[in-house]
Amino acid sequence: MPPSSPRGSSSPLGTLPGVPPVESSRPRWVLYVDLDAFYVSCELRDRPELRGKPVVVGPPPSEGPTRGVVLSASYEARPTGVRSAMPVGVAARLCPEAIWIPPDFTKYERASREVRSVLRRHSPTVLPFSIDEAAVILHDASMDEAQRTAETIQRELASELSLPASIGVATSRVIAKIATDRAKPAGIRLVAPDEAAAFLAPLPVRAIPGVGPKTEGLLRGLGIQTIGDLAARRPSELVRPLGTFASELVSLARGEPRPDPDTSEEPRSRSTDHTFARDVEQWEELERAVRELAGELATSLDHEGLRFGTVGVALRWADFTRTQRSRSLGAAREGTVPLTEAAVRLARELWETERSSRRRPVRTLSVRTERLVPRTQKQVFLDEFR
DNA sequence: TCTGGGGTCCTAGGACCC
DNA sequence: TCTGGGGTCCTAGGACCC
Repeated sequence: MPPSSPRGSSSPLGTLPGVPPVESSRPRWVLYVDLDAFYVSCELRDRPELRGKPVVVGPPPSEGPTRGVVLSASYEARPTGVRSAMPVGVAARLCPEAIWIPPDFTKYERASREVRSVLRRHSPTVLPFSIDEAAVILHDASMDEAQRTAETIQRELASELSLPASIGVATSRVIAKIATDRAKPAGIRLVAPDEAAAFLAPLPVRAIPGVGPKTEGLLRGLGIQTIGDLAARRPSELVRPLGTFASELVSLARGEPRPDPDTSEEPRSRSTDHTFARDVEQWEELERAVRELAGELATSLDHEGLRFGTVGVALRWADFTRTQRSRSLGAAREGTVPLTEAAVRLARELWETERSSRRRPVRTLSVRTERLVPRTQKQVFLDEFR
């Protein structure tokens, strides 16, 4: 596919939900809170004797060969080059003295809830974006009030929860997020509205959320390296390579980001993956794994009270390429049986097509559900109209 | 050095309907 | 007899984020 539009149109530059337009000269402020080295910080609460040491959360390399990656590295480990998402073997070589801690997501989820409850003291509008990021919206506040609130939040998170955080403060979500990245670790960076363009100009385009390696490469090909370069262009010049993302980018670069889009409260999809310790060459082994994953996913959807309208299966092959197949079930279904039956059928189809083209064994299996609807929501069947 | 697991959003072509 | 344009749904693939 030609990379005509590597990133879509709305991405992170959009409107905040639940925020009424305010007829006030005092702007709405966004405090973008990002917890520093979050998983590591959670572990250090339980093991304070490790503070100041190179700590890495991830599957310990001492427990044998693993296909895992680093989930979080302490700031003491980072000078060696260790980063999130880096293969464990690489990290172990870069930082042999690292202290490895296996991840405990239950612990991190609990800490994340504690953080959100602190944030809610300061505004009724707290928007969680991930386990370690959330935006606090201050309606009708002065710049000084926004700055002071950020300082208070940072102090409370540190003293009550022992969790260091960086906070970016701006009148739009995307600028607040970019400011947060510049504030790390443990800093606060406020960007006044009339300062936004000057703050952004020297930064690389990659600092913009939604601009990854592909888009960065495209822009470099056009002679655009910094956000300031971007601001000097006409959106029409960029529409062909970037699609509708172009005008969003240029508005942001000029310090006038578009209003933030509504973010939906309901989950759009649920999935579960498994990377095999050794690539799978037998259908029977793959089928067992499909049944197991589908069963786990059905159980977790059941706990969430969700039904599914589409089932999908994806296979990652030994060469790291990926193929996927999905199918609509018509009406939403629930339970292990329909999910497992559909998933096994799709997996078999993928397996067969790839076998006939003599493809490689399977590295990773994913089972996913889409078009989710709450169980309480009544399903409307076509039959009811006849 | 060899790449996890969980998500979101967008594009594009084809089917199908009006 | 030959032709239109718009809309929605489905499916596959891709970029990106934490």
